Amino acid sequence: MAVKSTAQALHNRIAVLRTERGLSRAQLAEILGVNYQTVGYLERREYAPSLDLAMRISAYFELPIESVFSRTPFPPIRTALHRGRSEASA
Amino acid sequence: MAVKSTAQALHNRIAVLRTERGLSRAQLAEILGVNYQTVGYLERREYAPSLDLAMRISAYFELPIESVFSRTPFPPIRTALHRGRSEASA
DNA sequence: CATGGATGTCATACTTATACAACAAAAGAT
DNA sequence: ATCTTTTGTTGTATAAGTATGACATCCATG
Repeated sequence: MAVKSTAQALHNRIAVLRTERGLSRAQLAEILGVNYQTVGYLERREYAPSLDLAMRISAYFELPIESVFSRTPFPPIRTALHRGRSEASA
Repeated sequence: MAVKSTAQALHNRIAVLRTERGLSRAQLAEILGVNYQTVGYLERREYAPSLDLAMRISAYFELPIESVFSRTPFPPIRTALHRGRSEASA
């Protein structure tokens, strides 16, 4: 069957964190020891990772799991980079 | 097929945390919204929970995921309760 | 002892996570 | 414009997580 998700997948920051390191999905996949397609699935939120994989991912990025995965959408990085402004302008 | 785990399951502190709250598996299961057998499987480490379930569990116990689940065995609670002694005696 | 609650075990079924292959589309570099 | 890398898509296959039902065991307590 299709790999399409039925349940609402968890949100994650894998793509941003990976991009920040200048890694391709294939490179990150190799580091994590998973298939490169798996990273794609995770970033596209077609499914959530196993707890074990989630731990390897957050360990690699040196962040707590809750900073990489969340049941509720992540705020834009801007809010972490520049506090005191909520409205966007340019 | 059997539900027996092939891969080495993650360690967790669900049983202790649940016992501390004086909850039965059935009660915890209801709180978490899973089948009561599932809690048993997790405590017996017959398999690891999904990331989503792990998040619900750690949220309920008000602990970070890493404090409830670990790839390496947890030290005995004694070491958290009484620092300064590593060897057991009585 | 009998009853009940909590736990462990077994079997079956369904859903989800992961792997892998092949190909299309997008983006970058030359 | 071609070559290469990266990403998205589709399809198939296997493993792992979860639900359920049935039954056994252990322990407490009436």
